Amino acid sequence: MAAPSEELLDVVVGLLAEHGFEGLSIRRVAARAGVSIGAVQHHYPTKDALLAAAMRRVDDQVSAELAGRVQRARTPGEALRAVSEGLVPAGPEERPAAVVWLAQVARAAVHEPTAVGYRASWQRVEDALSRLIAAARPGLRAEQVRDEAAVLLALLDGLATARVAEPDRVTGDRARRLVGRHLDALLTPTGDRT
Amino acid sequence: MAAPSEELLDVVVGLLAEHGFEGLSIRRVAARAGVSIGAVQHHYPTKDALLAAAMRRVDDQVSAELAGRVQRARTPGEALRAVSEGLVPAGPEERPAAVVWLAQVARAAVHEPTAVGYRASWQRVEDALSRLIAAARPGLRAEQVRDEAAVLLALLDGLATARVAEPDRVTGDRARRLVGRHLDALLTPTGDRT
DNA sequence: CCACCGGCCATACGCTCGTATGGCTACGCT
DNA sequence: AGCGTAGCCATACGAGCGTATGGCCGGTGG
Repeated sequence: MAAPSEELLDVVVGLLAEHGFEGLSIRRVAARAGVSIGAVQHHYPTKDALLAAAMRRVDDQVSAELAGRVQRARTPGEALRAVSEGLVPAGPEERPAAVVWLAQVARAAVHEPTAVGYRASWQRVEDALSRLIAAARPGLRAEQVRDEAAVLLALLDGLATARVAEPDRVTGDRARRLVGRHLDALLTPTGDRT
Repeated sequence: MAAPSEELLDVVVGLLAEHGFEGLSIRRVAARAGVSIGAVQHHYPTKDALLAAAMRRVDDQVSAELAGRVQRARTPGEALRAVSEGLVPAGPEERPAAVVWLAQVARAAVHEPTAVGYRASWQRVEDALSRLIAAARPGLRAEQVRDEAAVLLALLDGLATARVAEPDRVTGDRARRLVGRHLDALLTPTGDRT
């Protein structure tokens, strides 16, 4: 199953999640994967290539997870809730991806090649959210839809960041509750009841 | 005015904003400040100390800026808007602080000492927002106040991140508009007009 | 049978890093 | 006047880094 080059990427993600960028070196990746330095070089000629591949992998995994949630949902509203919960890490098992994502943003801020991929991926998420919101709230004007999508995305982003860096202030339960209430308001056209 | 040790911190912030953590070294700081390596060591014995001081400095500057905005406001609502706009970087001149803040979060995720300071500082912001919201919306229950503060903070956080990494998707104007509309809704008790 | 090549390894090169050390100058205090 | 100390500098050391190089090993096609 797991091709050797894929296993290397998992090791990169693990190291990144544990020690951040500073703790990532070819040597460490090789050591943890139980292979030689040359093997790493063979699959990824430079460190940048290795990093880019690892980030793309996390990206793909997250995208696939979200797509699956959308597909399993029966209504746009349900899909919106499922996607939102998928974007905010709740348990420890979702932390590595979130930490890597944080590292990626920080890198994107100062490293243009990273920024290009990051922007494309995030734009896709906003588009997807827009489509779901438009479907769930047919009355909304297109511009309002995009704004609501941007607000929701920023909120999820901020909550995810807080979950990673301040797990005590923003617990998994609290994050879920806050997202739920925001979506309640979003999915309920101006003034309504239960 | 500018003590030599303060100028070093400005250099650190500048380097961090330009090239991130990877681009920061004692040698580079010394070179850009026009002093010797030894001078940097004299004021900050280790790289960690230098980094911590630089982050604390950004923290203090941001805190002072926000405190000033609160003090100049005439109503809690006004203060809330002023603080919110202060937390989302609009122009290029606010970018360095925002990039450093992003770097700090990423570091906090994998470096406990950084995380401690980060959490304390962010908790203070949530508390301040809570007080302002409580003052602006006297009817709200305490728990709801805290939730609204957390939501607002996450939103601002997410928008600030987007402003740094995706300045084209989330322009300064758009960010301002989204924050304004969120605050409109927050400051208007359930169902109202104009 | 042999040439080839993908996959991997061991090692080496050159560089940059954080930090340690020791010395020099200028000023304040007694 | 003399001494201590703050401020700064030049240099050195050891470690870790990314990358380059050249060789070995096993399967496959001619």
